[in-house]
Amino acid sequence: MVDLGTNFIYDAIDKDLEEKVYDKVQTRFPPEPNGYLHIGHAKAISIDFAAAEKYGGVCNLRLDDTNPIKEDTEYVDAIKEDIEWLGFKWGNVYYASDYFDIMYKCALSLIEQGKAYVCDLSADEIREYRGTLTEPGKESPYRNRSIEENMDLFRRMTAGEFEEGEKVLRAKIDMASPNLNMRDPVIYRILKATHHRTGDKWCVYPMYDFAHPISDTAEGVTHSLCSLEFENHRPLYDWFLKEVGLFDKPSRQIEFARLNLNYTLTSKRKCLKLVEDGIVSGWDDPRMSTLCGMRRRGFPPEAILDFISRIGVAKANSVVDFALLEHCVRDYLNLNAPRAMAVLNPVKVVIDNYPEGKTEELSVQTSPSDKEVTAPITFSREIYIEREDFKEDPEKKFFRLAPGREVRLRGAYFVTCTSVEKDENGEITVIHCTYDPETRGGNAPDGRKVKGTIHWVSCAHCADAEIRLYDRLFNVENPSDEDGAGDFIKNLNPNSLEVINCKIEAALKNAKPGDKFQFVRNGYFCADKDSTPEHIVFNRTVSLKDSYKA
RNA sequence: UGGGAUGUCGCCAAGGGGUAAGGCACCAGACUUUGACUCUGGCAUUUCGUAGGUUCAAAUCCUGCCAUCCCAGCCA
Repeated sequence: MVDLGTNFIYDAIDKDLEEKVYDKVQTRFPPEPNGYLHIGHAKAISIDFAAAEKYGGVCNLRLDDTNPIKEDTEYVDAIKEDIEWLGFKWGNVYYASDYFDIMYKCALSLIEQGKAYVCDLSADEIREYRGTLTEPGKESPYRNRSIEENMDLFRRMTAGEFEEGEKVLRAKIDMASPNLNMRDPVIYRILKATHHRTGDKWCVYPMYDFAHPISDTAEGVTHSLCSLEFENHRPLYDWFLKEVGLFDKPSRQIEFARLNLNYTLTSKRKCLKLVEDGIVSGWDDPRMSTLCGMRRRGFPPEAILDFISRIGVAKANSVVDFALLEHCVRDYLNLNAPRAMAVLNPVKVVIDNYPEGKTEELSVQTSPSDKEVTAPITFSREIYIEREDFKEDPEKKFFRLAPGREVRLRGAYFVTCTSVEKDENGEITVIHCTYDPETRGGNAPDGRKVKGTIHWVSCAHCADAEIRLYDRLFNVENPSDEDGAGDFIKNLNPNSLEVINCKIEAALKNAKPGDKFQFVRNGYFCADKDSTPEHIVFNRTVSLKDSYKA
């Protein structure tokens, strides 16, 4: 699956196992079903699943649905699809809402112990009473209600007797704690919303900080892995599990640094704006950092997992170079994508000494690894080559086609340029060549060599295709960095999508959405979901590296 | 004049007293029916944020300082 090498999380788990704190390892991936998964989630997913697998335990999928006004089942299906696409298999699918009864019991337990109280302060008042980073907070005037009164009020909250915002249940901890999370945090609020799973059964819903440790421990999670921003919440996480008094094997939270990628955005709010403003075609636009976007772009899940395994797991905030992800994509596709020929920017070549009307079937290597695997392709007198593969006035290091120069047409013949035709603007319209019939297949019996090999398609036998050339969505490494009044939209790369009409070899007409190829000398391409036999569409997943310098 | 965390090559990241792994990127060369891939070599020794200290020996231990990130939702 994914090998995350050695890391501080495994060190901690090893220690827990050695000290018999736990006798197994169980994890969970706990997304809130309120949006699509992105590349950052791929790291969290990998860490959660890999830890379970490494120690022979299970990792469950738990939808963290404690806020009914933000969540929807629509997202649950998308989340499942993306996790499965990555290749992970969860043990069970759970919902935080499965534990609402247990959580409620836990809340009652806290009240009974005098460790939770119903507070009538408004949201604004609670904020004022909380104090600041440097000043302690003030205790709520409702903090010392009797257990009986709290019990009664909380039951009445649950029964729907109060309106949203009127009352909350708070943990009684320490209003002077330097950790703001410990200043009597809200653990239940009134929300008169229909929950996508529990319907109208509840009108009070637990907050994340209360729900998470209880969900984890209730389902047997040993190591609750999450990102660094929850470090400050760990004391609260531990406090609940201890004070609720219902669990003898509390889960342990361990935090790691989340993934940041340069030139990409993962913020839900900002991505939503890209979608809503039509800047991208949707959540699965191939330029998006969502897993569905990357899938559509043609990034193989194996490449994403390879990437995750290479970036490591640590606690230092970092920004990984997008070039590493691209490397992993090329690395995988180089080994797995069949080769094909497509001419993105065609210019016509006429082979004057090739008989008019003649065609022949040539065999061209298509397998990335096995030279014996070939596919037929039709050759004829008129072909297309890339405009960039011809230079009328070439520099010495240019070893493609030029007047008087001989090159190999991949899998076909050696051709030599004899002349060019131009239009009134000086633009080359036709390149005239002669071919050497002795070089069929691409080798000269006299042993002479050519420096360049270029790709081609036959004019009469190729197909037209729409090709979408994608580039990074943003021009700056940190697109969300809003210096001053600017906003992230100004960082958009205006050329992140270029749509061109190309000539592709006939065999490519059969490509199904999702099929991946290397278009020789161009890059890796993936048939888009918009592609039909009548209108073929390919996405450029990533270009090939190019070290040619003029 | 709060608390929590983190600082090792351009970007990630190992290493936790014995004299700086690896990957990406980059540079040079070989090979090549893809200027790709592959291969070879280069790429932290007045160096591990910084200043001191302990030690025969410090990226690793101690002290101070600096920088960055997180926290004042009835979001997760």
